[in-house]
Amino acid sequence: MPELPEVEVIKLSLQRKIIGLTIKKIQILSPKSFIGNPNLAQGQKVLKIERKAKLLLINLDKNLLLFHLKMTGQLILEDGKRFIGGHPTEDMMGKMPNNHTRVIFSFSDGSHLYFNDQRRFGWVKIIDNGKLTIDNLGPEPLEKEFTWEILKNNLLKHKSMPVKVAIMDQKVVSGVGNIYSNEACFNAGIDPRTKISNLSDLQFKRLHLGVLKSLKDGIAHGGSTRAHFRDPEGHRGYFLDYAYVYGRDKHPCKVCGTIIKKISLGGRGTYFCPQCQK
DNA sequence: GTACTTGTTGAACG
DNA sequence: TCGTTCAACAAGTA
Repeated sequence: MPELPEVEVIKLSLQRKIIGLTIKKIQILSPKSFIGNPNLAQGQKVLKIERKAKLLLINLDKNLLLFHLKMTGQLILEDGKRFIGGHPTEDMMGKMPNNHTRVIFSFSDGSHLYFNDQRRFGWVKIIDNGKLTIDNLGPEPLEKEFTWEILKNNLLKHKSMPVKVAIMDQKVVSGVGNIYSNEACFNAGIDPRTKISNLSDLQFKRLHLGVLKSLKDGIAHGGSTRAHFRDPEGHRGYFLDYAYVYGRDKHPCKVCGTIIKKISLGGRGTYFCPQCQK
């Protein structure tokens, strides 16, 4: 599923492709997937594309289009020959729209942007410019505002929580979900069950670097995944190929060979290496 | 039929 | 009010 790195990769692709184009028409195939009045966007130009946490923002003249891909959302741009998207599956190679297409954006130059979402968890929203209020998001991990001291400070609001759960709080650091919080704990060499109050400064520093490494790895691999999305073999394993622990229970640790364990923390699957993470 | 998966929201707890 | 846990959400897989 798309997490922060995938959304970042999609943002970079779209920036190269649709800035300056005018929206001709928005077709809604699944009413639940679109919030607001799609007619508002008609005739407006794409000015700017941003990402906040896992949200993708497309700035128009007067309005703002917000996308959340959740688990299975894809954004696919078809400009005659190429597709650009996220969460690659075989059906991306077929014709658009397909039976998972929820919303179609048509541009003035004849290209189309397809919002596909197999499980319909994701959504598109249209709001007035300047009406976006994000008051429940912590620092962007890829900006320089994200320091280990800030991370420590924010985590200390959850003294009794296991570190793996606390780091998924969007107010602590925005955009880190289950996969990357598992990977970040591994990178930091910290047992995901460790309570925040028991972490040393050294561990906070390692955690900070661990979060960054997991996200940067993700962006690097998200990019390479995208380049290979035409390979039908690639669609299922694209996260697990590079993950150290996520989804690898009962498999040997890539570093020390110890069998990866899976437990449940905060109601989510939690994976760790009992040897590397103390 | 059951258990489990995703991020976010909101309810309900002490 | 705050920290925390948990159910709900849609729809699929094993």
